[in-house]
Amino acid sequence: MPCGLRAASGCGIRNRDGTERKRNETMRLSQLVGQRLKDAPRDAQSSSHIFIIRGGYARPLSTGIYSLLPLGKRVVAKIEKIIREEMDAVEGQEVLMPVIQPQELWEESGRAQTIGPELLRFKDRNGKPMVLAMTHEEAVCHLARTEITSYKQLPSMLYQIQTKYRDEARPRGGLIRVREFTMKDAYSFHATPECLAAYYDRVHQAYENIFRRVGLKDCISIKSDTGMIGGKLAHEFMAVADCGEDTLFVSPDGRYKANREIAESTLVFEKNPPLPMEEIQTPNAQKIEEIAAFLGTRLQDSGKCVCYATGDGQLVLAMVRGDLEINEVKLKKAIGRGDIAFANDEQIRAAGGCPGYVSPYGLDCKKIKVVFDHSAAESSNLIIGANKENFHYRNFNFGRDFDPATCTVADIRTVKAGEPCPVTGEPLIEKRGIEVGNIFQLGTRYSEKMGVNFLDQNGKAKPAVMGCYGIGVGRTMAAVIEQNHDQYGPTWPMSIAPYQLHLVALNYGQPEVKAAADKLYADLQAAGIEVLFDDRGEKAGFAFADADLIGAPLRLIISPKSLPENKVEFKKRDWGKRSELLDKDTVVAEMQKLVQSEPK
RNA sequence: CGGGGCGUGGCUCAGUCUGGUUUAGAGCGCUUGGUUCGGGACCAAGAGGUCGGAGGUUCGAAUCCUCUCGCCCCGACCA
Repeated sequence: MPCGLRAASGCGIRNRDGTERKRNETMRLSQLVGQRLKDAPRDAQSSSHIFIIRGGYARPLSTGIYSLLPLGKRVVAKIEKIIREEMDAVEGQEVLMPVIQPQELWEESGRAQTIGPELLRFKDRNGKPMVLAMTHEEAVCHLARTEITSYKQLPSMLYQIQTKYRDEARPRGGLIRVREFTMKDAYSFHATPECLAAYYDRVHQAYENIFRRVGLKDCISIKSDTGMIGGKLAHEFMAVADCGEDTLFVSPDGRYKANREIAESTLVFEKNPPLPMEEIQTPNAQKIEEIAAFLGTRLQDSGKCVCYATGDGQLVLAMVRGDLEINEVKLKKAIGRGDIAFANDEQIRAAGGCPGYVSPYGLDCKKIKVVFDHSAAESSNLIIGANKENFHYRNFNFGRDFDPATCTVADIRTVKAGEPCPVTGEPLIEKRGIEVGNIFQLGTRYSEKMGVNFLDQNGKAKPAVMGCYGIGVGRTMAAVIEQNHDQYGPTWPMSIAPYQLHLVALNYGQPEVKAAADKLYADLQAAGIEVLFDDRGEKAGFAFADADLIGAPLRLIISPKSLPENKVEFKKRDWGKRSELLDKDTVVAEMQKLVQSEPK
């Protein structure tokens, strides 16, 4: 057997039969690095995770850190190409910024302080504090403040496809949530918010193009919470998939769509004439369920109170109707603070509350900030804690029993599937989504702090108005598999398939087959088709199972069965076991047509 | 950071409870030879493991004890 690797002789890596390996656009399966696996690792749960491992697309190196094998790298490269085309179409200019950055840069923006251990920090040999970038706002501002100084240069947009590192508390789901990942991130600079808003819409359209072109069948953009990072408007692009980490609510007609964090509904609360308030004994009944069981009432007859504390010890009591859940994102927004956590028992007692029997009734509003959800404020005759062990009150009525002037009333609850949509009134549908991209109108938050100023027509310095736009590349690959697979493997769209065509030679050992298959392989290559050629001569079942796991959209099978009739078997990946016979002399032209007719 | 689970060849796992026929096994994959050949074939012969690591108990530890590291799942967190 010839040795494939020859040092310094000028010979390239050779195929098993001694022939020279051609360019990477075609490949003999016998030489492809990255085995297909019959069994998935035990820890792989989602379809994308299973097929990425079984198909030989990627391998784990550590928790949430993966190597891409040749097949995976090819898919990612195609996704990146599509992203580049669409970013270039909105006048983006590609750059490359460092992953390793001095921490002092992050102190300028203030994020060195506000971001926790998710930002990986370390020191270089001189003891200088450094960080691994989890995003590049600081770096792009560093560039822009010296390179973009005049209104004549605005608007402009810079983008890159670069590694990010986030020391995630819990990576999960294969490539869905990882610590090291490739992200396309883009940053635009504008003279005015109006200019940003108009450009933002163009990027939104570019994103829709990207996700359609990579083959996501069900990808929706939803308004999202801008978080404590601020900004006016933000959208998340969600690939709908059961394994998604985010919960979405959409109306049946799709006109309303929102992340659970901000979704609203027009649920109407039951209002009855107020009854006199009375104290009742409720031994050992703390949870809403226990109270309802003990008193024989419904969950919604109670009020649910949860105490939080901010980072500096300010206490917050949030109250919703007993059958509903508090939404912490909404609560944070309502109180204007992001640093809240459940209060401990001492903190609750210090504010006059009794753990397990907390309610706003009788508390000193100077010691604790009270936030009522509309559901609690608009319901009547609720059962609430008495701030006394083993006692509750019956018939609490907001307004009569609590002064609205001393508290905040806001939407701080999480909506549930089936509640009426705020736009259409129809029952909301709950879906799961993978966040494959997001876009933000940042405004001047970073440019002010980092001194990204330009001179306007009057020679006056002004902070640039910024937008930022991200896409998770590896996550997008995983999301495409989630939406395009069967029980045997991925069913790649032509646009990002690792190879366009999978050529199988059965009984490759037979000279006639070998000759015909080699010629067909060469002809397909010459026609510019990306071919993966299974030249291993394995049994049919074995070869087909591998082909399914790799998932190329087109498949040709050349074998002693059809060769004498001058035919080649053809099937599309999603045809199941069906196939048809094509004339060998015209098959290359037909394949070329199919490759070109598919959306790129 | 809480709760749960798991670490035995590249992958899936048995053996652990009840320490000793185990010189540590099976299937898949890998190598060699042969027979096969249309949906993961068969026979034969091989290569590959300090049973995650350290310490301890014991005549004897994959198995019991202590500590530690790693990995997975649920939750918290997530510009």
